[in-house]
Order: sequence, then structure tokens, then C-alpha cells
Amino acid sequence: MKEALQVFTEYIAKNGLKVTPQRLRIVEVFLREAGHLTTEELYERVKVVDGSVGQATVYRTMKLLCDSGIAKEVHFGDGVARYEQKYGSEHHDHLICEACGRNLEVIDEEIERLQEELAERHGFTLTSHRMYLYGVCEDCRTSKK
Amino acid sequence: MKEALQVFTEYIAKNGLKVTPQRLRIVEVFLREAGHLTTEELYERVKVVDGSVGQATVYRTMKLLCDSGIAKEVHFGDGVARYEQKYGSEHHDHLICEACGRNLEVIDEEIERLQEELAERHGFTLTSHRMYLYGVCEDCRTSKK
DNA sequence: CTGCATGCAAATGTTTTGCAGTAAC
DNA sequence: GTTACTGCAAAACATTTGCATGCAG
Repeated sequence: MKEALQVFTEYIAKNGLKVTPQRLRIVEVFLREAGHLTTEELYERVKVVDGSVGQATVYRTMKLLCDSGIAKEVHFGDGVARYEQKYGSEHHDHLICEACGRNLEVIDEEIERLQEELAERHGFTLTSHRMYLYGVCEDCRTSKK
Repeated sequence: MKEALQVFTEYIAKNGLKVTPQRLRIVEVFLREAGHLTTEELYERVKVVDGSVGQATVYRTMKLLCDSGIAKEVHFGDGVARYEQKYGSEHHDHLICEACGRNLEVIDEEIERLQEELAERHGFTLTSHRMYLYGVCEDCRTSKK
């Protein structure tokens, strides 16, 4: 399988953009870290490696990563954008615990299929979707008792 | 069925809060207008009725409406909060056209059921969920050809 | 060399908050 | 009379942008 980094550099080349050390550092950090990082969190981690990188570049680069198809912007509802890896990791939805903030990536093929059908019934061609399930996880439920 | 306005005033009373003319005007506008209004749009419409109402009050009141259970905050991904009526209108998901911005409220009982199951499989008790389906509607698809 | 990319700071846009005055209960 | 509520302006955020400089191609 093609590597995410390669997808990114090819996208750069194809669009007459440039591969810079800043961009490489940001992509590296992004690909290394699992989960759903905010721009702020990415910025903090990149600064450890290279303190000279600016916030604006992180913002600009994350947009670029989304355009290139290796990142995806997600919103959990707290007003901050988060990014997750898209390339090489199959699509998934989110199951979020409202008590501890824990976030599970879940997938249900049956639901996926029904979403397509539902859209089709309304004359839509689906391009993507986001599904967030909010609830309370087992641990929080038992410890609250 | 109990009216949404009544649900709101009861919530106010139960929590030692106060019914003010500003709040009443904002609730009235919110309940009258269908769709998914931003705070800014609500503010504009309220100002027509009473120019003295401030933006901050609209923000504060919308939070209150959510707490009381008659409003729900939704995010379509453009960084602005929108509010839709919750009380008296059954739950629904969103089917959004990426070309014209049109927004259909949709519901599929089978998906709802599977979401519960999915959450349960992971030990979660579901409290709510948000599902956004993005695609292109029939009109946009044909006019683009 | 050319033009895209960078860091900085200023600007933007949305939402929140402090405060002194006002009004509901 | 309390206590919560209001409008205003300032503040707090996250994010974007203008600009002079730097550097990849």
C-alpha cells in the first residue's frame, strides 16, 4: 500500500506546491500520533521538535493534509477542530462518553448500507457522512453508582 | 400535548430563574421560525420586534432553551452554531447538499435501532446522537451536467 | 530566479464574560 | 428587598490573513 506520506508529497508535486521542512515535521507528528488532535495539540508537539514553527503554518498545513486526502477534520461539538488520519484507515464513526470524554471509533456495515439507501431515497448521492453517538460508557456508569 | 413554551416556563420556575420579556421574545421568534437558525439570524429577527435586545441575551437564552429541552444545538461544519426545535418534533438526522446547502431532515428507524445496538455492544448507554449525511441532491446533480 | 511558504502580528468572527444598572419574584 | 437578568463593551477563543522575508524547485 502507498504510504500516507507519499500520498501527501505526490499531492504537493501535482499542484505545484513545495515540500518544506515545516510541512514534513507537521505531517510526521500527525501520522505518528493516534487519536484526534486539535491544531493546538499538534502545534505543541511540533514545537518540541522545532520551536521555530508557527501556529499559522500548522493551521495551513492541516488544511493541506485534508485536501491531499490523508487527514480528516472532525468536530465533537466543543468548537475546536480535530484531525484524524484518513488515509490507510477505514472509515469509522464516533462513540463518545459524555462523562469521561473517551472516544471510541466504531463502524457498523449495516448502518453504512442503510445510510446510502436513505440518501438515495431522497435523491441524494452520498459523498460522506459523520455520525456521533453520545452516551455514557460502562466504566463511568458503574463508578457513578 | 404540552406546549414548548410551557415546557420552557416550567423549567424557568423549577430552577428559580425568571421569565423576562426578552426571553419571551426570543423564544417566540425561535418557535415561529422553522429550520436551523444561527444566533446571529435569531438576533436579527428579534431586533425587528424589539431593537433593545442585546446579542449576549440571545446567546444566553439559546443556551437556556437547550437546557430546558426545547432547543437543540447543531453544527453543520461551518463553525457556527445553529439551533433547531427539539420539543414536539421527533428526532431526525440531516441530509445536506454540498452544492446548494439544502438541508433535509431525515429519519430511518432501522438506523436508529442499529445505533442503539452498536453502542450497547461497546458497553455504552446512548443518550443522543448526531448524524450528518453529506452529498449532492438531485437538482444539483442534473443542473451540473 | 520565480513564486510559493513562512513567522509574526494584526485582523476576523463567534461566543463568553464582567459590570453596573434594572426588573422579576 | 433579593436575586437573577440585561445591555454594553471588553475579553476570550479559534482561526485566518497581510506582509516582508526566506527558501524550494
